[in-house]
Amino acid sequence: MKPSFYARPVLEVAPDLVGCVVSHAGTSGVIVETEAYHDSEPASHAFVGLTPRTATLFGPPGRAYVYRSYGIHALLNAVCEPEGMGAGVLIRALEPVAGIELMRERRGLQRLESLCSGPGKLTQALDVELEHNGCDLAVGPVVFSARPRAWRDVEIVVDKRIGITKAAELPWRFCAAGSRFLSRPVR
DNA sequence: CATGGGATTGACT
DNA sequence: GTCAATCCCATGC
Repeated sequence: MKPSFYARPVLEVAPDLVGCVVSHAGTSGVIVETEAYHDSEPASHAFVGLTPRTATLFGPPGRAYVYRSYGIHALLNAVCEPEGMGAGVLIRALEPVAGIELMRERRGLQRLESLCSGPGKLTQALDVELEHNGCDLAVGPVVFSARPRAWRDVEIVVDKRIGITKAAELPWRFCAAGSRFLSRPVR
């Protein structure tokens, strides 16, 4: 999608990204789970303001923000809102679509439901790494594209965000209703 | 320059 | 259910 898709309030973009497709390095999947983060609330990396780490989040919309979590995993976000606002959507789970055997090799697992059912899992399955931080999602190498026809009217369910200690009560998690590929069930 | 804390995962009790 | 692995970087001295 074009930058204008992302240059909106992050709480609008996050549910709209569910059903869209992420592609990279011979693999792709449909987004089934997202979370919104905004510089106005303390769970967001952008809460601390503009630093070297958060520069991408405050930059132009429609770019990838990729960072390392717990020293091990790369986590993928889409930068939202106009340049100068620190907001992003964390991609938490995908339904695998293409390159599934390649995903199995990268993950060292067979079970389809386990390939991309978590923010660190999907980056491993798609071979997304820190070098992709700042990548234009309309151009690549990591590409986000619009919902396929079958996902046009996907039903979204809302929940609290997972794995955070601050602002944990905000209902800013968005999931495809009934998906088997979520990182965790909806409460 | 030293320290500490994660937007997680997988292995184990 | 518990817990360790391991890197980046924000913060504070």
